Amino acid sequence: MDETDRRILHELVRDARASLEHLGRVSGLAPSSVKRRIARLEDSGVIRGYTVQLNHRALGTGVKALLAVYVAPGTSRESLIASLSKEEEIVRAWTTAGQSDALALVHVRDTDHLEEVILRLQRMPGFAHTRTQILLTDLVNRGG
Amino acid sequence: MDETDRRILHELVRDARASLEHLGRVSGLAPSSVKRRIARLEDSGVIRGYTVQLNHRALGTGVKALLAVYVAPGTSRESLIASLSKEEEIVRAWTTAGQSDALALVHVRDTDHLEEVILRLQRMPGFAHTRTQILLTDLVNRGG
DNA sequence: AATGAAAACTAATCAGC
DNA sequence: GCTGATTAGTTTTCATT
Repeated sequence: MDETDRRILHELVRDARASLEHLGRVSGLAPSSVKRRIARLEDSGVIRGYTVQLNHRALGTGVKALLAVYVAPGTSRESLIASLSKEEEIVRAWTTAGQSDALALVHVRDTDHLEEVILRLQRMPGFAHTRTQILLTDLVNRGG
Repeated sequence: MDETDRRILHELVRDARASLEHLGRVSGLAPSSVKRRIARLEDSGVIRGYTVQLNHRALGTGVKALLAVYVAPGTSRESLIASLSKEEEIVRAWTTAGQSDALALVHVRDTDHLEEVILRLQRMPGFAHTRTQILLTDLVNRGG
């Protein structure tokens, strides 16, 4: 991991479909050298994958919320993962240290849809309660 | 936006570098037809871009936290955006309706680095205080 | 709106530096 | 570890359906 790798990664964050030639111009390498570095970054796990950034509003799921999840004592991480992964509205989730046990970022169509997701979670075994925070404007979005 | 578009998008979420030929096999179209649909999805704003998914632990910024930000009355969204965008540790931020005024997802090296970011935020004009929640395990990650 | 064929471009491989 | 040449594969365009 040197400055050249970082330049390649920075450019791939901006555009994951950039050609090796373009990445070569940006990083000062020949395309074949860029390819080898990318292969190394993929093999070492620094690059986890390539994805498309969607406009959820245009897709009809423009309402975002962060659900703080409180679980019953003794609930395993495995059952948490299993429960949360099942909900396709949950696009991101973490266990946490702090005010709640887990956080789940959800994308829904509207508040009715949000309520439906919350009720589904609350019915799951091991879930004590949830606290909802609606996300309004996107201020910063750097992949994260 | 029909079922074919959704299949193409689903595949691009999984792998933004999938070839038109592969996307054609998945969606049942010829590569040139896939190309046209993708162009339409890009032009209409459904596809915002293509990015690489990084392993932040491998990059040395393996500590994640969610900062609940409370601002002083009268602080504009513009100054919030300006302040938060400046911090490269902030990878995602939203204004919110609920317990806090904004949420910021940060990626830092360690807890010292986290404290540094928090102190930097608290020194900014218009920031009242922050509440920190450390994110432990990634349970779900579907782009979001 | 989709197709297949042609042309242009890009990726992948590898011998040599 | 990088490069340039070669080959294989992919994207792009467009006339046709």
